[in-house]
Amino acid sequence: MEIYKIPMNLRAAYLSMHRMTNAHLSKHGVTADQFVCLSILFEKDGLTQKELVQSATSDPNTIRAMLVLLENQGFIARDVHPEDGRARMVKLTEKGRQMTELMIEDLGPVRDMMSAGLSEVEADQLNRLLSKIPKSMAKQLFTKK
Amino acid sequence: MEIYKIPMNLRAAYLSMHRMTNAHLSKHGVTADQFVCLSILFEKDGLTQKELVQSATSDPNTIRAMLVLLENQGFIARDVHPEDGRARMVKLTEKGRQMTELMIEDLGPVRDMMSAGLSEVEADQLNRLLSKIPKSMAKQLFTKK
DNA sequence: TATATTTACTACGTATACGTACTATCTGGT
DNA sequence: ACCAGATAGTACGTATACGTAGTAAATATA
Repeated sequence: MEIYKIPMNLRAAYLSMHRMTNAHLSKHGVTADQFVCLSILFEKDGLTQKELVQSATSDPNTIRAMLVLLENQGFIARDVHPEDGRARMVKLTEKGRQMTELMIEDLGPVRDMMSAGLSEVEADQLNRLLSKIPKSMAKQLFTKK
Repeated sequence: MEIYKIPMNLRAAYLSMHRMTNAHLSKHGVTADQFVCLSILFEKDGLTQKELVQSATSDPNTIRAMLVLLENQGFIARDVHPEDGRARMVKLTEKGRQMTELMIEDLGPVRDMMSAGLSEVEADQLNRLLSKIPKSMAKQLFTKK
């Protein structure tokens, strides 16, 4: 059954992408995961940490740790949310925005590698199939409790 | 361009699978990644750490850390390789083999979730597309140095 | 066969992933 | 207005991922 090979192939694909991305970003002093946060904020700036958690498919502790590091580097700022005292509003600094733009450009070769050997149709197919997996997992979470 | 959504979809799929697998395995006292090692050894017992690194798409440090924990739990044994004094031969203990068999059975629901909504043809397709990614990454590693 | 290089693993440090527990704030029902 | 429950974020601990550097054993080469 080929179905049972999905987990290991998914693992291999993710880890190799992650390694390659880290290697390409190291010269900018950020990690692949930090870049995920930055690029989300680049698309839509001014998010709460909770919103970042959802966008990045992560969890509150992990996001916080990354944001603290990004804040120390001066890439983002975390201010108290104007309407909700519990929440933090995360925004790119000017430096953060410029650096993110540079990194996005710099990652062009990695994006090309990712899609090397994939036709447009295959890329769509891959995205469609991949996006089913988190949905199936989420569904199960509800039915379990 | 849908091509540029692949990284985030890959990330979301991998992380959600990983979380779900960890949740299902926690009652056995092992992690999803430790299970990866165990299941590789279940298929082919008596591997060196280097071989495990390759099979698990990991690195020597990570594999070692996991093996130390698995050894402490009595699931595996690491003996010096009979022909290569530098290498370690990793083998499942009887307990490890039995536990792995139990875990494989116990993960049935997670495997079913992974393939929920995927036809046999789609699963093959997904495997085929996923397996291209590590190859593209490896190719680039060679041309870079 | 002496030495240089490669190789398998280990040691250590930083960043992530995430569970559990806790604090501060907000919200809904009374 | 009050208070119980929900929610956003923090604190802390363990396990992974992986870079860099080191050790010991194997291999290549002079």
